[in-house]
Amino acid sequence: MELNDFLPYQLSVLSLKISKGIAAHYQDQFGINISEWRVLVILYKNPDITAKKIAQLSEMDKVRISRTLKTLVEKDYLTQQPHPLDARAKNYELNQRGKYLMRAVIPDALRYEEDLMSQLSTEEREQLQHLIGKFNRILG
Amino acid sequence: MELNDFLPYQLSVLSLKISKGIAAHYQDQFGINISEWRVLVILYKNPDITAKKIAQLSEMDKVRISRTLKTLVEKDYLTQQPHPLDARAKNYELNQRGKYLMRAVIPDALRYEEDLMSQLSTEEREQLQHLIGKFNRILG
DNA sequence: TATTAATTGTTTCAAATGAAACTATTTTGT
DNA sequence: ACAAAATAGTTTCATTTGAAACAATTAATA
Repeated sequence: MELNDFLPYQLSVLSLKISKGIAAHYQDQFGINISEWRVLVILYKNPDITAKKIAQLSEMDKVRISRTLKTLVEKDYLTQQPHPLDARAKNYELNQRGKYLMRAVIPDALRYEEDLMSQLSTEEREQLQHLIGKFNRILG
Repeated sequence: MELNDFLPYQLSVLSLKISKGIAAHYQDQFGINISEWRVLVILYKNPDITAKKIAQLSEMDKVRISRTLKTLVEKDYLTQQPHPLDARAKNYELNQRGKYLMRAVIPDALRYEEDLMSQLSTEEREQLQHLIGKFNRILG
């Protein structure tokens, strides 16, 4: 077996290649970074949730979530509200500007992915989805 | 739109999951981090190459390569030699300690991969290799 | 109820990162 | 040949990162 074929290495190189392009694009186009993008997407799908919940959904660190939320509030894309049952927590929600931003960003993201995926056959796309699912089950 | 379906996101989560486990293991077991591991593998397969070449092969930043090479020389795993045709560049090579380290690290890495891959069928393994190759061709 | 443990989220600190500036050398173009 | 541009690698500096410590609050238990 060749070390060039070492799977974790190949995967990380591939993933890095893909993220780099995306990060630059979002920064240029919308002035948001990858952390912000992820939090925004989660809040678009799950209005009125806490930082803890966002951390769970995104698989991101709680420190990073805390900072990202602070930035997004400062950039005026989110509103903060006290949590009704827990004074330690806050509920976050996209405001009008946030929703407007997402209605621009999401089609853009999907177009990027479609450009990439259109170069795979239907069969290859299915295989890819299957393999990602399988790895996630294996790795817990 | 589901964040969880967005391919670049899935790939980066997957790749991060795999790397984190490996990183901790290598740090504990051999005292090397992921950058060092990558550079070592490249030098194992490609003796006597320059920092630039390593950067190309690894898709890592030239600053990071420069620092990693410096560390590996300090840890006495590599030798540096002037490049015969270009006084700006240096050639790097594993020394005896470096080769010895790699002869310990590589079986360990392969065992890790084998544990992972053994959970895939032959067909799934072939699909995985095919897809990684295809993405690399698409992304250049 | 009082005390301890657990939790939510923030801040601190040290390490990792990479863009930009830099040095030294080589290549290109006239 | 010579000046300008490009390249290899390093250093500087500002940003990003997350572990650990922290404050505030809630839950658990005696």
